[in-house]
Amino acid sequence: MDNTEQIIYFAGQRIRTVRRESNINLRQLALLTGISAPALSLIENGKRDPRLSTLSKIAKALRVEISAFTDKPTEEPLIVPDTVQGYVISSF
Amino acid sequence: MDNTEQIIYFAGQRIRTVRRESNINLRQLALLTGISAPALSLIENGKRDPRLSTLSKIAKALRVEISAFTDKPTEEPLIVPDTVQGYVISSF
DNA sequence: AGCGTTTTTACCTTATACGATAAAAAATCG
DNA sequence: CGATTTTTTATCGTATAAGGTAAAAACGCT
Repeated sequence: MDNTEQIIYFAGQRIRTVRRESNINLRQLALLTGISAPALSLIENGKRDPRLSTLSKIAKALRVEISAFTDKPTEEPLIVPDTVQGYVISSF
Repeated sequence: MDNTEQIIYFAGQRIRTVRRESNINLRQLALLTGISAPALSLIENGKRDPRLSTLSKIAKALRVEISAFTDKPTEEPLIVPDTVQGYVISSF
């Protein structure tokens, strides 16, 4: 599995996850996006390399950013700013 | 200009900006990505609707996340959490 | 202005995304 | 299990992304 396939597969998984969290099925997402249910199925299963416009329609329908499908969540260790509203945290 | 065209146009602008910041030309980016310079030109000018795999190759070559091309920088007014490290800000 | 570089455009070919439809398979639920 | 719903797969037609090449246009630079 090369890098490109990984990206496509990952995006498909993310789309499926977000769609299920929204409690809608493929037929309903098809209606919302104008993308056919068979096409959505292929995309969710990583068997199709969607166009940017296609990702955009799906993201809009599911009310998320495209990055929700593309970027690996960088589990950053909760960076805390050293100042908040002008107060210096470390002084407390 | 419909929504889809806007997304594609915006992504193209972002790609061009990032590429120029990297001080490389289209021919060089073509070599790095395996995407032809004419194709890259069309994408940067918002005249082509690139596939996810294409965006991925460009992002990798330019060493940025795909979201650098897709997400509008949401200039949020610096949201401040009401608690930081267990301290309740409003109590200061 | 003229020269070299970079980008854009055009044309052609191939690959593939996408829609529609239908059928098969899988999942869900009584 | 049987019935219904949901998802997957297959097939076909159309649209378009992408490569290659070459020529034109735009840009830089001295």
